[in-house]
Amino acid sequence: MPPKKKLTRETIVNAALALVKERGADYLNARELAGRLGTSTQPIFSQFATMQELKAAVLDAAYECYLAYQKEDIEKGNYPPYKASGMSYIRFAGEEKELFKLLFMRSRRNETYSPSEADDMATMVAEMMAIPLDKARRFHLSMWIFVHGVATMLATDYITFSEETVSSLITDTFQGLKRQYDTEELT
Amino acid sequence: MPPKKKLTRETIVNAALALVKERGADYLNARELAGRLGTSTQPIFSQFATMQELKAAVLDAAYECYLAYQKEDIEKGNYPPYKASGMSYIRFAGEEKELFKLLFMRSRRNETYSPSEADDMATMVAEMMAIPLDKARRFHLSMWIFVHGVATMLATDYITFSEETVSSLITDTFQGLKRQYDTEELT
DNA sequence: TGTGTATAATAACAGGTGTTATATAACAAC
DNA sequence: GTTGTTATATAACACCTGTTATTATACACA
Repeated sequence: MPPKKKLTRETIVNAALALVKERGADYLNARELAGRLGTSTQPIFSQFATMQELKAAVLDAAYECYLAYQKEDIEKGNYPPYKASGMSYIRFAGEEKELFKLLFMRSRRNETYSPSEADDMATMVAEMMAIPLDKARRFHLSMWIFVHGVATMLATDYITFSEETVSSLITDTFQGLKRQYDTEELT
Repeated sequence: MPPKKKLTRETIVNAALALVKERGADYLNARELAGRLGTSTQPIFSQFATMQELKAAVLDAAYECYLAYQKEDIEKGNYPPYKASGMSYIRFAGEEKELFKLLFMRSRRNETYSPSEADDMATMVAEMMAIPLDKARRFHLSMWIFVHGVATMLATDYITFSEETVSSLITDTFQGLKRQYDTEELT
């Protein structure tokens, strides 16, 4: 009875994600997206009640993209798992600047922060370095801050690093903090 | 002959800066600003040819605000100068989140980066720690990244730190990196 | 006390948004 | 084929921008 649907939710979200990747989240709007899809804006609003709903779906898709980076880099095994996680975060920031800004440089006021993930990492660190969990937490927090610092600089073109530079910066910081927390009693 | 000007450039920029502080740069527009000034939008456009010109003036004012933070914290002498500079950057990020985002979390593509300031700091570090300038550069880069990481997290409400926590995080990282670069030959 | 002029207030224009009303057309069932 | 349903295209609405014409007005000077 009806003509077949031109667009699925997935098609729309994919096009929206591509748009955000190329031009940034600020440029995502109904007409721009419709033009890219070669349709009017109607199909978009038949799949999503509001643009806000679509943007939420795009945010999820962006996060999936980030998880794919994590998966790939950890499986690749170029670095030990803990370092690979940080290197992957940084690679994502450099290669998908707009998605990184959307996911990790947004204001998070009134957003619930779940420390469980960071705590898993801290546990991993405690075992890896054979140090107590409270030290591991502080160590991981510092490393996380450092990695986030590099990533945000890359995402905003504040500065450019080669992968080798990043790798050695992280290694130096890792080793330095390790020394610091290993000998903490002495200071 | 004419009625006296209601608004000077300074008055307008101050109101615009206050608006940006409270609501963020995205909310700065002619009508909102005029409402805050208790006038129509005309006086704004008699002082500034375009909103873009006004926004440039607001950016300068925001930077002045940042410099005032630096000046105050360095003169206060609560920390040694090098650390004070980083602590001040972080305090600014926490207390003036919107201005920090505007100044230091913007995309900088095609903006000339002047490494002179960072190099001055590296020289300071080289003298302070009595290490060669190339090591001092790497050390300072790492510290800068770390400080920037903390600051961006605070500005986006990614996480909250007390000043004491920040201070000890920075000290630990400073000491750790110091150890690292002092004994670099051995690794 | 008038008067001219710079200034501001009002209102309008030209885009650009999200969203929706209306009209058109495709397609499956008869 | 005809028909009914429904997705799409078209066009419009309402709102928000920057910006500008037009009108009104305050005030130093004559």
